[in-house]
Amino acid sequence: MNATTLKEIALAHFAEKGYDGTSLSAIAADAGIKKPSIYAHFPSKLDLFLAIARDFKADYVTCWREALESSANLPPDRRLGSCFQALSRHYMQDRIKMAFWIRLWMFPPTEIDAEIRHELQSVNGDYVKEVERIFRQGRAQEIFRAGAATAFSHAYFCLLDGYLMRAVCFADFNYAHAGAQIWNSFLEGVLEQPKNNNEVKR
Amino acid sequence: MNATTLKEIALAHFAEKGYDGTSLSAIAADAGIKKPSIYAHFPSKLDLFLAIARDFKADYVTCWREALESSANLPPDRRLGSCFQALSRHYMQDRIKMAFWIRLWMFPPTEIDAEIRHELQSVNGDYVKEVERIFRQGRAQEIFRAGAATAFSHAYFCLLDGYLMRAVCFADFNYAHAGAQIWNSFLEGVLEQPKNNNEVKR
DNA sequence: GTCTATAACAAGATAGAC
DNA sequence: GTCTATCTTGTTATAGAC
Repeated sequence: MNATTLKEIALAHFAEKGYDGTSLSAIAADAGIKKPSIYAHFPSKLDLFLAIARDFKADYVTCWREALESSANLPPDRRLGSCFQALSRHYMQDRIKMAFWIRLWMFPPTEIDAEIRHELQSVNGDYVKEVERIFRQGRAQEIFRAGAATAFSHAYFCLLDGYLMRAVCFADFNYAHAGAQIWNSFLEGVLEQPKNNNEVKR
Repeated sequence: MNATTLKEIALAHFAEKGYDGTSLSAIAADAGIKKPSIYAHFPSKLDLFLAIARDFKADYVTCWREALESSANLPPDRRLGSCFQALSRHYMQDRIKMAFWIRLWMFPPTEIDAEIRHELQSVNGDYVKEVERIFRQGRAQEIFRAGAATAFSHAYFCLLDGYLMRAVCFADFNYAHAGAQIWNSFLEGVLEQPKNNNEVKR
């Protein structure tokens, strides 16, 4: 047994039952060792959780950076769609990953609530600003309509977070399959628009 | 002390610390009584939680019913906007209410996970269908553009849930203030559209 | 690193006096 | 309805043998 596989096992428990609902004995049992043996790898339960949380934060940053880099040459609208798809695929591929992330994001252990929340919000805030920048860029090219880029960016994250959140708790609808349509409803809107091929700009 | 005020006090604890993170002694201390006195009002901790959960489910149903009834005479697009606003205002007025609702929705106590999740999903599913019906109605009137009404409805709930979720954990952005713009970005989309006043349909 | 044993404590819940 | 006292169980964490 090593720290890495122990983190993987603990992750599943934290994701499904939450920090308070998870006991070290349950993790130990799952790992095939006894409870005190965990302390050979992590000084405390909270440290075990924090180690996983740090991995997740790094993973989130990596996912966004890769999504932004690999789409750097696309036009703004397609770039935002590409990032939306990259992020949602990344998290939706693994229910445990997704559940842990949302728990960490929304309801961190009360012992570390303030610190961890501040950290994650700061990281997310960076990407909100980045998306906002892309909206502004697209507006300059007249790809996006007039409107507050800040609000567009927040709407973008509302849709993304809501999409992932619902995907994780609704088994009865195939959100993965509907991803493109959901993204499109945001991009193009739901209102009927006058179609005039003479004046179509793109 | 009575059951109602006890539920109110317990609600605050469950909302902030979760079911497992909340102890009956903490609730009792807050209520100015001793722990065993709680058992004079509720047979168990889980029953106390369930009583609150039932209230919340009823509150959710009431909120949607009122939103749908009071907007029954509006055209489909404005009706959906009205419901979006009614629901988000209802939950955003009270952070505790919002936090408890999301916790109940996404991470119910493991002891009752299956049952309560099924119940809530069933109720929400009814409104997903109702919104879908409104989308279809609006499509028939050519207010909405062609597209799967089912996907539109799910996108609607993704945006609504994501909006509420982010509003509850992001203090640094005034989501309440940006509600109309966020709704509008979904309704009209973010893409620039050709504007031809000769062919505008509405 | 892993174990047994145990400390130290907090949890939910119950009995019975008032 | 509220209390004191207690029961039972489960928790994190530590000490020390191997």
